Amino acid sequence: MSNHQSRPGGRTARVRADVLRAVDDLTTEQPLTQLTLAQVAERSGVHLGTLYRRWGTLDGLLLDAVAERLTTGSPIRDTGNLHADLEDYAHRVAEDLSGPDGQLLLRTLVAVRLGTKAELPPALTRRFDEMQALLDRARARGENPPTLQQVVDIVVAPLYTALLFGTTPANPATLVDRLLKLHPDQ
Amino acid sequence: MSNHQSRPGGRTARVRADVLRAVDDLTTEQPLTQLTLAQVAERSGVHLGTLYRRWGTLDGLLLDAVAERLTTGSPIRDTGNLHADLEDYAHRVAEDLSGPDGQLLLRTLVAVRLGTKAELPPALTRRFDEMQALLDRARARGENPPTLQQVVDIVVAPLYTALLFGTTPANPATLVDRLLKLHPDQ
DNA sequence: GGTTTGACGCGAAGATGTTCGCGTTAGGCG
DNA sequence: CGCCTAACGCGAACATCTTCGCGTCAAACC
Repeated sequence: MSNHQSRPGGRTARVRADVLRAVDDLTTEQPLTQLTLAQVAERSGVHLGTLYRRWGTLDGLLLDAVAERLTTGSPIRDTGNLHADLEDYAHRVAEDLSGPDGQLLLRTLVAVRLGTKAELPPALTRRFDEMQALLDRARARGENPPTLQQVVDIVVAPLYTALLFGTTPANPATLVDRLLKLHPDQ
Repeated sequence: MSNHQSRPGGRTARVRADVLRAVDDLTTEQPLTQLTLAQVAERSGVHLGTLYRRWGTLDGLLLDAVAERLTTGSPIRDTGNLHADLEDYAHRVAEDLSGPDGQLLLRTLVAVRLGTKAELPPALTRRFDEMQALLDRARARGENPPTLQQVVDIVVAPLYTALLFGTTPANPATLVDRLLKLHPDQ
């Protein structure tokens, strides 16, 4: 007996790629609020029914698109210099949030948190895991790094709320300095 | 010639009150995602067409509901002790975000930021203004208070991201201590 | 290659969401 | 009190969103 439970290759993968590319194109051409599944269907050449079957809702599809983009983006650096790595990370987050991906991420995050599913997008937990690993390695080197929650609260959170409130975000370097000033090595 | 441009009293006010009460009830009974204008119409006894006429969209109605709730809430204290006032404020924000109001606020904020309107809910800007006045008075007393952006970044932002990521928020007192430690009086 | 079957295309049906015109009610004002 | 008209009730028309069944195609395994 063969295990014929899923079939991720070939045409399925091609359809997914077409759809995600259509989402990418459409989100750069127009405001996110007027994006519909019907538009994605027409642009991608994939039938509307297929979109409902595979992704269920527009938010589900957008979540997949964001996860894909952020995952394919370059991972967190680990150069051995905690200060430099944190600045690099903060810069990356600030960049991600300032672009169209920021709006996308915010929208899907809220949709997920307010919906039935309580889970974060895989791409986000992956980033947090990478950051945790970075901090662990710093500790292994004998440094006294901050906790993950401190990094999130002091460096990441202000970047998100700037997007939420429409204010200009603080400089990433300033945020990292603030974090390390609160939590000096040794 | 009379000025017959608006008519805010009497029945109009009653309808608005009925509708907002229905929103309050429904948001505590079920997840926010499955709330519809049709539900609000049925519960409040106000015709569906009226809801579309006055509020346009569900998000518009929710925005009004949030503004009403946050405005009727007690204002920021100003006891003359900056530390105590900040803690009181932080506590209040944490409370607001933890309940059903938090989801409501988050959803409307995202809707506003992603929609055509670029303006924040008046209730929020009002809170920020009150906080700014608090800081100004502290400065007038001869203290050296942090800036509004620092208060938002260090105290408010982590409370919002905790809701966004589904993590347990940091203690409000801890956040205020962190702010004042970074920015000692004199 | 041949067989199995998961995923897709297709279009129609069903469910929801949104707008509109018209008659009625009641607030504001003289 | 009586006029004017903004705001509402009403329901039908319109638009959009979502689901469903069926036939076809091609990926996965032999």
